[in-house]
Amino acid sequence: MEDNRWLTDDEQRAWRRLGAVMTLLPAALDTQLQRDAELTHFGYWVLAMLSEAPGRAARMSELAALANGSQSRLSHLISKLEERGWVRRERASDDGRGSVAVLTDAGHAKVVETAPGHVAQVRALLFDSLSPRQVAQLDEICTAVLSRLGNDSCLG
Amino acid sequence: MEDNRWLTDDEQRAWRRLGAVMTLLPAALDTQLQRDAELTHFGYWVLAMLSEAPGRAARMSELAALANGSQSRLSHLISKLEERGWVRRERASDDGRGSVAVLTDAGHAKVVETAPGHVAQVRALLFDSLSPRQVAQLDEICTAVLSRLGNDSCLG
DNA sequence: GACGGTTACTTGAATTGTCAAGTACTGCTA
DNA sequence: TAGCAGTACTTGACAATTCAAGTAACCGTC
Repeated sequence: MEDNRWLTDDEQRAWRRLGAVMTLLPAALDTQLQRDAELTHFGYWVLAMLSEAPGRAARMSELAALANGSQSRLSHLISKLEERGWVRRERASDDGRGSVAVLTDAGHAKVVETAPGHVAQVRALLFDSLSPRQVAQLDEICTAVLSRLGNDSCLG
Repeated sequence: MEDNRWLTDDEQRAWRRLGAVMTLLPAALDTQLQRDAELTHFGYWVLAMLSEAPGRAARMSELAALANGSQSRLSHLISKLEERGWVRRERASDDGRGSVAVLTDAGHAKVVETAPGHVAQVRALLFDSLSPRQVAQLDEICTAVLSRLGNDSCLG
């Protein structure tokens, strides 16, 4: 490791602020979802992904990639969501190793009920502060960063 | 709640990508720090803040604000860091309710030893992907968002 | 100078997330 | 078609985090 340059002042400032955003924004979203829907942000995201998936169903591994979580984390979560009656597991017909998570009607109703409040929160905390130009800049910045982070699922 | 506009396509795309960055970037930093220093990103951040504080010491509540964590979270963490000999608690001289976290020499050595690898990782994952112009844009975007998130500690 | 309300922090239980195996199936190779 | 590496997912133990009290000290008022 010979690349031990420190950060410039500009980089430091940006890094501190990005750190704060990465901590506080998810926390604020979690708070709202917990209060209004007894759901984690991750839990909501997974339900939302399922509700948009063809047949409201997806393979565990696909779903984990869509939600940027580990298979283990997803498996634990799906178990909880199953207990609450929002998701059901099925064995994959084409590959006996695989599981498919299927959104139940109750699960779909939960998403429909929860989405407006959550979207309002995202708007209030994020997009209401940004100009359309800044939204485009943010998108480009995130795209650039993601290319290094090894995630390709949402770069299309 | 009458503000139930959905997000525009541009906003959706940016939101998905920002979500991915907020999930994957801290995870990647945690992985490096865990592997090389057996430290959480939060744990490192707290030690780093202490090492820059006057007298390498800070009140618990100040430190919690600097690290964007709850007092409870910080209290638990400081207990662990105390066990490992990197931090020591003292009672505040001016206010008997307060505690002061003090970085020990061993703790300072730990920061000095850990920082270069961590900075290299931040560089590799974040700043190497961005132009100076984008760093400035990111800074402005984060500043705007933080003003709504109710955090003022790093807006100076 | 005692009381009530507030602030600063700590604690312990419950939840959530991670890590390291474990199980079950697939598909290649010979 | 038997064996074996690899894949898909699950599980259980552990660590980190949150949440809801709890403790102790401060401060303004009477």
